[in-house]
Amino acid sequence: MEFAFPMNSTRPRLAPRKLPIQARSTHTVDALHAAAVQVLIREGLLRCTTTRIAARAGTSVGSLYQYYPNRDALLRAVLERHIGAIAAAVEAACRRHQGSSLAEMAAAIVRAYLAAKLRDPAESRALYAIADERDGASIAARGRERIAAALAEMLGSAADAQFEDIETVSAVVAAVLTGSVLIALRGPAADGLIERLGTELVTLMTAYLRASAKSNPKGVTMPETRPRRGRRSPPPP
Amino acid sequence: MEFAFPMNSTRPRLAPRKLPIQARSTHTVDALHAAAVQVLIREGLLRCTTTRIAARAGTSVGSLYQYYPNRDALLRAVLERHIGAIAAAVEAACRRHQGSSLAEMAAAIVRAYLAAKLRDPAESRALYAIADERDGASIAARGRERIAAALAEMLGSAADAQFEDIETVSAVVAAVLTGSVLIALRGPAADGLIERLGTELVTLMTAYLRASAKSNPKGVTMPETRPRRGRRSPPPP
Amino acid sequence: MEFAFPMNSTRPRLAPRKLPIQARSTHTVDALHAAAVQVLIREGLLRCTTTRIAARAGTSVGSLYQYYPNRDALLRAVLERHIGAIAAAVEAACRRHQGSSLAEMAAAIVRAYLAAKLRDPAESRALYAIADERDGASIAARGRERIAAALAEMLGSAADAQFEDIETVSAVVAAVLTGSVLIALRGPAADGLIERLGTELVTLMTAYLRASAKSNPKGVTMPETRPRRGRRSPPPP
Amino acid sequence: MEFAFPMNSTRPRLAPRKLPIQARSTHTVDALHAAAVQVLIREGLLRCTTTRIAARAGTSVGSLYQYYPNRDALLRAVLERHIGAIAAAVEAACRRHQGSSLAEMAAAIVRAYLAAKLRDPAESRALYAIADERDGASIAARGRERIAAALAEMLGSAADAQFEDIETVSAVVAAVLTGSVLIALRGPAADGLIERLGTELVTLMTAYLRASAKSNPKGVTMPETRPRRGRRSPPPP
DNA sequence: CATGAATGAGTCTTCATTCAT
DNA sequence: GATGAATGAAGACTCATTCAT
Repeated sequence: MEFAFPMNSTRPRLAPRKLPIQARSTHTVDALHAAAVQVLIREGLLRCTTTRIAARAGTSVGSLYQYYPNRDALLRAVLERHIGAIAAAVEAACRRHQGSSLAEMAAAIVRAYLAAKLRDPAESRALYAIADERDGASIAARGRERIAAALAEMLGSAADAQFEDIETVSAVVAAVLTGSVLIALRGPAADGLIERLGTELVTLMTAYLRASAKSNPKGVTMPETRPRRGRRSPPPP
Repeated sequence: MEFAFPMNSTRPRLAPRKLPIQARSTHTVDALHAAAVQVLIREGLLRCTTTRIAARAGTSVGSLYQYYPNRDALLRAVLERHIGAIAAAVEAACRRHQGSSLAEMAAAIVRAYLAAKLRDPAESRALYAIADERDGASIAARGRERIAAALAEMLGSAADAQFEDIETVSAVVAAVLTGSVLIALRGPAADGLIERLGTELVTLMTAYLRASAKSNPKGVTMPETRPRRGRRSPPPP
Repeated sequence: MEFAFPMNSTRPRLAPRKLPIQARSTHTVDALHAAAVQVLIREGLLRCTTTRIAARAGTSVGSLYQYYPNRDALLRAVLERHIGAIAAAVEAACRRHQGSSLAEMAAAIVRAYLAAKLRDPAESRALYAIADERDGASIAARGRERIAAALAEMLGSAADAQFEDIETVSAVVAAVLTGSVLIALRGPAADGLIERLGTELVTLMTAYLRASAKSNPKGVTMPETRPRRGRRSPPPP
Repeated sequence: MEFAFPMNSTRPRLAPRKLPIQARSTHTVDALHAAAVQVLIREGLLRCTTTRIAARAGTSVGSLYQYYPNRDALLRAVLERHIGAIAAAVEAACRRHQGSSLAEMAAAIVRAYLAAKLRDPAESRALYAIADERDGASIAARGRERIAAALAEMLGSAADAQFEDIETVSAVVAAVLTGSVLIALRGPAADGLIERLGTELVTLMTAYLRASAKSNPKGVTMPETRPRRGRRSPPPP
């Protein structure tokens, strides 16, 4: 990969011929990611071998090693991409809800996180396995830190509350959200916890945030107890 | 069990012949459990091999297979014992708090669960790895079901609340408790989430239970909104 | 085993006390033999382990090693007993048919061998597996030699024939009988070769013996050319 | 196969890319076959382990498993190749002797089978061991069926005989030929049965075929009763 | 004498990684 | 750059045999 364009500098703009290679690279990488996830789902972490991944991706082991120094690097990359996407989704939601009420915020992050995590439940479920490997935990932790940071900033802007220890509250919200969904996704699908979790977590988060809030800083009446699904309601004229 | 025949020496060659054998057996089994946990802690699930476990236990692979049909059976047994102990601790706490207030109940189960889980944090942390293996998840799920069932019974007896859907509330409490502690234990010890989690989870659970309660059944004024940071505040005069 | 009664001569008839031991010994040995055969049938040679044999025999490995120095010795003993029984049956038949006609002899030995071998077809089939082990072949060979020797003596007494090379003929008859039955027993039961083999081998052996006989020594007319399918027809008046 | 592209050098980078791979493959597979046979001969079935086979073949266990899913598959392949060759030899002989006399046919198949089986006596001897393993018997049976089928067709074309139950006769001939040679090869080389078996089996088969033939269909006088010891005797004047 | 737990060498098999083509 | 055959260390598991009880 490092020498893919040895002549690059000498022929600045003449060779779109080289682009396909670039494209192929990203294509291969994407294929490897997707393949890794599929193999992980179908075969489990132990049988998620380089050969199988390469085969499912339609390449060879050799090519896999062209892009990743070893198996764990690939798996780590897959996990990072997944967790990055989740974190980004939550960050976006947090940004969109700056200045909202606690209830709206609670609803927003629960919805955002669940939506991201349940886009492909099988994938999410399978990736938990990687998170147990040495470095997986730290990747997951990094993701949670991003979420907590975004939460902290959002909560700081709450229209109807102020917090003494916003860091702790954010970290707890992140841990509870993250952890309970993990439990629900990993557990036997039969108990249907995941479905009920959406509503319950909104209640739970709202209640927790309110309980943790210093006070109602602006004397605003709390609008609603059960924040509903739907975009933010427009500010009253 | 060892003293089933205290008069052993006077009756030289009778039934007790089998006892020393069982004593040896129990010893070996215990050693294997302990060794499995230690290897799991020190080396991780992947390097937690039969050879290493046997070596750390001071026996041979052969002996391991005398007591367990395969590696996974041993690990499962270790996990089962651990989770069984946790579940038992929570069940006991739930029994002790029949008829208490929601706030007391919340505090009780959080304390009980954390105490059990933090008795040996390294062990708890390490055992999460097993829960990812195929059958580990179901063992964990079974433990959570025991917890949820105990919670349901306790909550049904609450002095100051009634619930519409006690099953869901219990399941959610179990998932949140279980999941958030998992996250905290697994994450980098540096962030010290575990310490703060005790207090926060009490706030959170109290708030959630109140928010989920149908109504104040006996017209009792809810005593306090924020029982956090420090023990419960004295009852209002 | 050889010294079970070292004091035998000195205490001629006083100690039936020792008999139970003897009895138990033979009983255990018999049980081990039977168990070995059963395990061999049910599990195959590879899974025919000392532990399994002892278990099926209702004893312990330790006891097994009281009677046999190692696994192979037991297996060899089992094979020897089986082959000895077969050889004895054939020897008896040969003795019974001294002076008979070739046709009668042929029928007799085929019948005797098949009867012995098919008394317990599963056992016979299973024991072929042992015969492949180093020493098994020589045990089988010894059995065949006994058969060949008995045949030679019987053939030498034939009423209606004389042989130039009786050793060769006997050895060939033994090999053909032994070998074809082996093939039939080992092959897929579906083809039903075993059933037809009885009749055919009589024809075949009769024909071979006649073809190998030097001449009709006493001017006796050969009674029948095809003694097959059905019992021998009575001699024409 | 190696020379499928003799002009290889002129067309540098095309389809043949896969050929050298196959060449290597074939080489490895052949080496494994040969090694398996040698180890089987030298060490016996029990000590014929994957490691030893790979070592003798000059490769690694890994390579063995690249071509065979497990040890038994390799051994089965070896046995199949051997038995296939034998069967083919007999089939060819049968085809060559369509329309011959029974005596010629008998001589032909005995000669063909023995020649094939004795090309490498040690190999033949060793391979009998595989035939005892579960699937080995069915492979051997399949070989015998091919032989029996070829025999049936040949016998149907006999110039001097007709058969009532040609299937049975063929099956018996196959079993007797196969079985007696097995016995002779497996037995102690000392008794020299194999050498004499050639002549004897011709006598035996001829006698059996004649005895089994319905009648002399064309009124031809049976030329000779004893073609044994030495080549055929001169026709009677 | 009987028992059966302990032993550990030895089997099969898998898989990350390399490297010749 | 791509390929996939080769490698061999390492893992799970079995079993004959011993020996303390």
